[in-house]
Amino acid sequence: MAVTIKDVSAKCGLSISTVSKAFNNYSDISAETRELVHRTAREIGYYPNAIARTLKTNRSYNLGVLYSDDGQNGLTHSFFAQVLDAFKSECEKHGYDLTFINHNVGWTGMTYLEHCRYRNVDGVCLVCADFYSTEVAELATSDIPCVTIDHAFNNRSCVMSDNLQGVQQLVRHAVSNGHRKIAFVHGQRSSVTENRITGYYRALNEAGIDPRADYLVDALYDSPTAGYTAMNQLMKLADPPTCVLMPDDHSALGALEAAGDLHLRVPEDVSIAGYDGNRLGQMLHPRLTTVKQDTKRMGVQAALYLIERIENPRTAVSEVGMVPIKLIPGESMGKVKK
Amino acid sequence: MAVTIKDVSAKCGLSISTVSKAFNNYSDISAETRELVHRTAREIGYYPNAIARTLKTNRSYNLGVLYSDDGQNGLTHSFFAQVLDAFKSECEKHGYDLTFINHNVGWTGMTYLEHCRYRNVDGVCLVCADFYSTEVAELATSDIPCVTIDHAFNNRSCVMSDNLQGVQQLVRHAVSNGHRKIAFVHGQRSSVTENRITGYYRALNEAGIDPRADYLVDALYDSPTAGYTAMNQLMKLADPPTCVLMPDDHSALGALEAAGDLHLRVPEDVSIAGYDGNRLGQMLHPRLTTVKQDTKRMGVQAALYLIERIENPRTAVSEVGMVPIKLIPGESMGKVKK
DNA sequence: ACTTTTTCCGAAATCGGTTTAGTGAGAGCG
DNA sequence: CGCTCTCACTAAACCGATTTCGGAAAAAGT
Repeated sequence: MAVTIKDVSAKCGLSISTVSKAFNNYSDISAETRELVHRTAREIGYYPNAIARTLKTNRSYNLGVLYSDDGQNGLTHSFFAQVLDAFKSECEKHGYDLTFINHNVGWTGMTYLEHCRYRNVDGVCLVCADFYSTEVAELATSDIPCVTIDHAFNNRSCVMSDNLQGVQQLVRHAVSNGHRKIAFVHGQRSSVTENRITGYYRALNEAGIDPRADYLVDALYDSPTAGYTAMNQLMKLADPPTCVLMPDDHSALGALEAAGDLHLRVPEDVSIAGYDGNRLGQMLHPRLTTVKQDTKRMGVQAALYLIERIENPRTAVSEVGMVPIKLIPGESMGKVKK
Repeated sequence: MAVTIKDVSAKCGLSISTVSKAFNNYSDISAETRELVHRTAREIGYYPNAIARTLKTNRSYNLGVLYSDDGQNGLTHSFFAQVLDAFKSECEKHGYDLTFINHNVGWTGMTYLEHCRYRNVDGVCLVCADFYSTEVAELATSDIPCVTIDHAFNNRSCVMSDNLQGVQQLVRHAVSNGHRKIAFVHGQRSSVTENRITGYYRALNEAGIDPRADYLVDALYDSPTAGYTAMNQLMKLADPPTCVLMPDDHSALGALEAAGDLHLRVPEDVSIAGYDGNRLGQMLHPRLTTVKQDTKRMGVQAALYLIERIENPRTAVSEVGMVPIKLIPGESMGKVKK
């Protein structure tokens, strides 16, 4: 069925070795022979089989992508989907394919690491995973080249969105609009969340505002309903905040809904901000004040780090790339009423 | 580094063949031996290498996924992302991994089909692709098992969302609310679009309404700006429609925006419907009337068709699965003013 | 003319498995 | 006891490439 190197060698009247060498640009092949080989290969539609090549060279030109199985937020989550999309394009540009890594391939209970070895991936990108699980840590700290998104492992490359700056700028923006009672609703425990909380405290401190425990609310990412609940809770405080920062744009939608149900106008009665800069937030009225993460740059950067590691294992160093964010002011954040 | 079959055979004092057979449940291996092999394999952490196995058996347990490179709507598009997510889960359940197929791996200008052969995928799922391109057609009609989403190729399995019913039900819903002037804004040419237009005409016919050419507007999928433009155009007609069906929820957002800018209230002055049933549509006020596609079922069904084809090539027949949709009424569609 | 070097190519081992064909030991049988 | 049959296992070919090592022929040097 498929055309193999043998067909080329037969058609050229050359040995298999010679054909292989011609394809891999060995120096001990004459220009004419090389040309002949390439020509006939094109004629009969030959291209080396990746499987056979991988077996011998131990280089698959295939990268693993860890995209949390469990968790409801898989491919559906727009932030991760965008990062992955950019990562994918950049990898393809360099000749690498992408295969999903998971830990329940059929019957066998392979770990992530085992799955990577099983498929001989050259490297792996942890896009969206439970970074606190031992299995993920095992993979990240293995000898397989690895890059992570938004969570740093010791001595491994990582691309981070500047979450600290993101929240800090949001708070500054709020303060510049006269807000002093600023609440922060955050998502699940993660390094992203930690950085954002730090940014929150830092900006409050900078503005000389004392943080209040009841203004820091534990909620979920990407959950309008959790956002609704959190907003409700905040607004029912004896001394409610005048500005609420939500974990993301979807959650902010829930908050807007809650405000509506409480007959609070946004931004006249209360200001709300999201995070992510989804298109939808810009279609709302009021337009959502939010922070745009540079997902494209994150994905591309991750690909470059990983490929560098793979292709220059000796000289490549692990890097932590901090990708800047951009504050997007919208009408959902208003000046505070006197 | 990696532990191979040799290590197991050495540790057991058995030949390589025996170990392999024990793993593949050959009948000419005694129960004790089989047990011994599995036990030691577990001890030293052995699992057969997929690459080596593939080379010999020509079965990779790897499926290709075609997810349009070009087109801006890649992984980002929520409908496709959801289908892919379900497809992925189901495949993993059956022991298959997923690799993205594209046509610009590095320098080489491989076609989709060549890429599939290059990676030895057992089958391929065309999720989101330009079905009218010759390259895609070449792949779909090749000897590689194939399943498509929302576009049927002769004698190939396919999973379709019932788009005809979807639009038909929307129109019926509009009619039942007293609308007679119903416009349909549709996305790019595709089999999905064709079916929807047919559903539109059919429902109009059913209600005894004469279709009007100026009520059928050519726009784009997933484009709020195109939606905005289309809505604007419709509302400026001498005799504007009272109800507008948009290509999808995102486009509907654009239409809502346009209505707002024209100081038209929804649904009092004009009714608007979306398509897809995104979460966001349900968070809007007014809640968007829309059609929910069963993306999960589509993905799972596609996986089952494909795997059936792969594992029972002789008996499997090509099937076209029609997945039902669900109308989701919302406040964006109101009773027509007298 | 003879040695040395360079150029170009091929034989064969190898990667880690699967599978076919065969083999030796013991059981069953007359 | 000798024969055949099973049973349980192994040797070896093979999948499609890459790569090391070596060798023949041509070119260069003396």
